[in-house]
Amino acid sequence: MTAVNSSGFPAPAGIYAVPVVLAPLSGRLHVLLVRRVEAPFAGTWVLPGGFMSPSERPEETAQRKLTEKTGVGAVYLEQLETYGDPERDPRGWIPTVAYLALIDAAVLRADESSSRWEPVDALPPLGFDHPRIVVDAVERLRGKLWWSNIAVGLLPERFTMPQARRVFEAISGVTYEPSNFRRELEQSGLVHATGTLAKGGPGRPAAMYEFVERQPAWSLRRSRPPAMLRHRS
Amino acid sequence: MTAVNSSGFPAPAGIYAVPVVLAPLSGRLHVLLVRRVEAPFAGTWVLPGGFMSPSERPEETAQRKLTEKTGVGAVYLEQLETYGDPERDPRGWIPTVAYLALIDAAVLRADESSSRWEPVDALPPLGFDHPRIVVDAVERLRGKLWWSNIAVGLLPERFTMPQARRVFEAISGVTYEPSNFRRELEQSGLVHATGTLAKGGPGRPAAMYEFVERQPAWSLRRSRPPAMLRHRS
DNA sequence: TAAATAGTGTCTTTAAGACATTATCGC
DNA sequence: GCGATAATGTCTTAAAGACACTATTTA
Repeated sequence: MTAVNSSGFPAPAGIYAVPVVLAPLSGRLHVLLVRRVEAPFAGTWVLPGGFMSPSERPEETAQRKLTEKTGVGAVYLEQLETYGDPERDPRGWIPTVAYLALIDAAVLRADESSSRWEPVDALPPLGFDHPRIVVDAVERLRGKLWWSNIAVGLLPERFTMPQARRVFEAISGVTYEPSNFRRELEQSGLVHATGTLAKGGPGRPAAMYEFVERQPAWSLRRSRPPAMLRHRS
Repeated sequence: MTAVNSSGFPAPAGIYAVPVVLAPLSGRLHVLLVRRVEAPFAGTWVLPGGFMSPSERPEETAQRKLTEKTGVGAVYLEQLETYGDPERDPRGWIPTVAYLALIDAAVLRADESSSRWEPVDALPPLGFDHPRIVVDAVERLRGKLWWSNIAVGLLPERFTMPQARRVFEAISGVTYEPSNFRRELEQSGLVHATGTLAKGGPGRPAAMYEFVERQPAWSLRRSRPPAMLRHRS
């Protein structure tokens, strides 16, 4: 597949938008895959995606493709990187813009035969350069987890501390000490208690929290380069 | 300008690569601008850049454009983001991939009439959506300064602590306490002393340091999410 | 030997790690 | 009341902040 622009120069045959949809499922971080029907890589698992159109902003394309595949909109959508190596797509020169897309695990619709959630630490073989894209997405999520409110995409609007802890544990792959987890998340300034309690199960009811800001924001904690001078000229 | 691919679908008229070249000059962070000669925005300052070709990897295009404008290769080149809004370029559908490019201030060649260094906190009016791209680049640099070896791109191969401090100060816009600056940079694990001394000026000669790793790497310091459980099941 | 610059040591303050303890639910 | 779960308090340890001080050069 080739393209030429009106000035006679070679143009990309198209631009692909690829949402990397991550969600914690049963304690592990999973990614949404679809089975590819056409060549190349027919029959293998790949990330969902589709061609951008000139009338859409790139995030809109990513959002649309995501909704087509999952039935839900992403709570959090962030551009990851653009992959444009000449040989990455056998069909021709087709750069791909990857997006990190996070959705609350609670709103996922049931699996279908054409799409599947797979744990990111045990992926099946993927077509194109998609294994690398998944790795980049997971790295971005893990890297920002404690330094931003990126988890807003993975938790319901109101949540409890133990619930948040389990999500953080699924993403980072470690087990946190509950009281320290609580202290750190509170000190981050990203969440605040709503005053209500989660009732239902056994045990003391947990307090409900919510994110102060649902737009992308940075944590206040431990972002401390060396101190500035104070009492000197 | 329009393009159509061999399947009959609209294709981007091209993809632009735009290096955002940053360097500390006389204590302030500057960005390299060029004067645009053709419409649109003829006569106004813009970021350097050019069309990608199907035979190049995107970073190669950015690197090539950078070399054409400055005569030097970037020490550090990192993809920033892709800007693809339909209306961002009056010429047509031309997504732009921006790159953060850092070069050692010492290797810059002299200014020319067609290109100029401007301080990032007092920019002239820029064409296209380039003001936003500069803001994004500066934010990326500032954000990674203390958490990665990104400064490898802004310092000569061997440098002194005061030299590094002045560069860090130019980027972050704050003044560091020298002994704490030294302690933090050493504890980061990113640099190590070479054993040699910088001679010349007045005052005690400074020890020379170099980066342990010149490839992108993360700092060891203070990247501490809450502790894991240890003595429990 | 004075001015200038670089480097070391250390006391104080703040944040994180590691629990023990207390609180509140359903059964 | 008992098991289960959530929340609080606190002692210990480690890191950062704020300096005072020492060291080594050139003029």
